[in-house]
Amino acid sequence: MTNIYEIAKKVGVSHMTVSRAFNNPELVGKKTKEKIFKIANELNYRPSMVAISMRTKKTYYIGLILPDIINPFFPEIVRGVDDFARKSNYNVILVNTDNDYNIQNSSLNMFSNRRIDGIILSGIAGGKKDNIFINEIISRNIPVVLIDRYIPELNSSYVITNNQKAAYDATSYLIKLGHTKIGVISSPQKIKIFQDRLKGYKSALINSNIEFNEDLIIEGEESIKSGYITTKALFNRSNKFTALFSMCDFMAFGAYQYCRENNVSIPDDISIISIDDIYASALLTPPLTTMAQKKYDMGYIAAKILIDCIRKNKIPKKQVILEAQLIERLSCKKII
Amino acid sequence: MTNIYEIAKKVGVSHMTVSRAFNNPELVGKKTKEKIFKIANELNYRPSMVAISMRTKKTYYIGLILPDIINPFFPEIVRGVDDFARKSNYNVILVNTDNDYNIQNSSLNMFSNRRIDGIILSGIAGGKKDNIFINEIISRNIPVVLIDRYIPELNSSYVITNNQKAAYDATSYLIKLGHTKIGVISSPQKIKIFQDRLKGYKSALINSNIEFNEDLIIEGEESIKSGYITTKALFNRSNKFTALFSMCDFMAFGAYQYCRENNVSIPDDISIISIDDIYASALLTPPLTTMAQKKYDMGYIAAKILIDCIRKNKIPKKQVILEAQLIERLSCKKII
DNA sequence: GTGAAAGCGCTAACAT
DNA sequence: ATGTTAGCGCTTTCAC
Repeated sequence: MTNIYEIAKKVGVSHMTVSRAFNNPELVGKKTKEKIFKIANELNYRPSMVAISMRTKKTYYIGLILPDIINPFFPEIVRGVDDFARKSNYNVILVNTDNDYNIQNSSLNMFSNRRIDGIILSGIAGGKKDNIFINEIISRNIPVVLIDRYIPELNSSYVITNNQKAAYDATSYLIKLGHTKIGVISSPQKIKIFQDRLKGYKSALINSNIEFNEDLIIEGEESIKSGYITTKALFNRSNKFTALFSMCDFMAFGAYQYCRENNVSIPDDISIISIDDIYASALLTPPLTTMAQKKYDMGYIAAKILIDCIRKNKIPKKQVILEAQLIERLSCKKII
Repeated sequence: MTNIYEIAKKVGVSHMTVSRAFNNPELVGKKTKEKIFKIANELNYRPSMVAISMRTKKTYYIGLILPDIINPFFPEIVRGVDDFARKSNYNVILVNTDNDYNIQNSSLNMFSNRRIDGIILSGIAGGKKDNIFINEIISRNIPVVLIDRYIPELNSSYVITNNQKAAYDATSYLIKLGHTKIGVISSPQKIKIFQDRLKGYKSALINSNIEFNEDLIIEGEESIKSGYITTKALFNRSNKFTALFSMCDFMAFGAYQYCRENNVSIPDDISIISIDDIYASALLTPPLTTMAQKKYDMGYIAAKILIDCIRKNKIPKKQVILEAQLIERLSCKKII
């Protein structure tokens, strides 16, 4: 591959003039510049980012760690990150950890070796291991922005949804439709954002003087299958409910599946609301009413914060909270 | 960040001994080696991939170009690529082109600058621009493997589904259920793989002595919206059909939407079969019967072919065709 | 089993 | 407006 020395030789200048022609064109004579560009073009010159990185200690790479690219929540985040990064001449190295801590940890070493400029980390499982992992990143002086999930004590950067408000709005919507017995299929409560969602649910009840009933809550995982199982378990309890608040669309899908199999009509027998709005939600029968998270924006903003900080050479400490938006479809019904 | 010189100084050897300890440990004395590893560990040494790339001309990066990461067809491919790449110590740089040729072209220049070792290219729109693009990659001596789409004349590597067979099997399945009037909502016929699918449809008809009727075919795009529009248009034609063959799940989703809005019952009034099997297909009411493509395998195999060739320093020329598999759900019904 | 020298392709710093 | 020198952190080659 041709380099600046080759061009320099052909044009009859030093390699520095060639370098300047590309990086500080105002310092190079017009005629020389033209010659250089012409020859560079002929030789198909491509400046080596590897050499530039070597010299400048900047790679213009950011690492993006995701737990599960198959979950349709994440591809939109990827797009947001990728769009802003590309605009800013950065590139994204994607790692799909499959919720495996070994992969996550080894990806950090890989990122260190590759001297990437910063990390966007999404989808923490909850628990001490996450704190250790994030602290390890920070102790290596790698700028990092968390996305979707956060850990308040760590005081790092993050971009998340206003989860409490989203759950509050979802629950209030059901209450407005006349529901007072509202079941909850909950995502893991060890994860902070799901605690926030439960808080939002409770405060909506309090706000309408509805008594909180522990028996209406059941906890599972963020999967379709778990949505199915928890819904079934909730129905098998003695308590009655007219509506269901699902903490994520995937679990709501499982609830749909249970209802279909057991001839429970949505929304005639039961209203369902959720949080996420992944694209399949609109395709269900009936289309799912849900609180839409701004997934693309999350990725875009996280990339913006990260790259801004990289450029200013400082540790990111910005915390952004995005509002979810009610998408009314057909899964909820007014009752008397 | 610490480098081999620092370690060498602390241990009291030359930097070359340190380098060897990591790369050719059998050439280094046991005691020396132990000391080196101990110090390296203490200093948190991370070998610079940038410097290694500089010297060896290998970056251990592969570029993955996708048209649309939001389309759930692609995340599974990403996982396949990423899994094999990680195992082989390669990393994936993802570019989401959004079907924009400008982004695609500039990503190629970026890949050249970054001296990536190879490219996996997916989702060609069809038309001359693709040939130009692929030829440009080849002329730059960058190993490339196509995925999902291919261009026969180019004789490059690819991993695709046996599209003709998949369409043949889907159509034959409908015929076996008693259908003879089978409408087709087709993806763009300028794209080779969709031509193949149409061929498969026709040959299944021929095989059962059913007359081919041009009026039962309608062409659209690969989107939910287009599935809706084409289905509507097909119903508005005078011809009658009892079953619908959709060339991709996204279009089938649009067909579902049209049927729901117009009280056409699936599968009682019309049977629908498709090709893809993206995860939402199982969630629809009724769950969609479709020919599952091996998406993960596609990515995995493409990465394998590419990395094998990179290692052997030769241009990939392997062509892999994967069989699709019928997933029987509830969208098709036997008729008299 | 270990070391010295050169060089990968650039840019920063200084010189003219 | 242009050139010279050194060095980023490694590996390759040759030497002992």
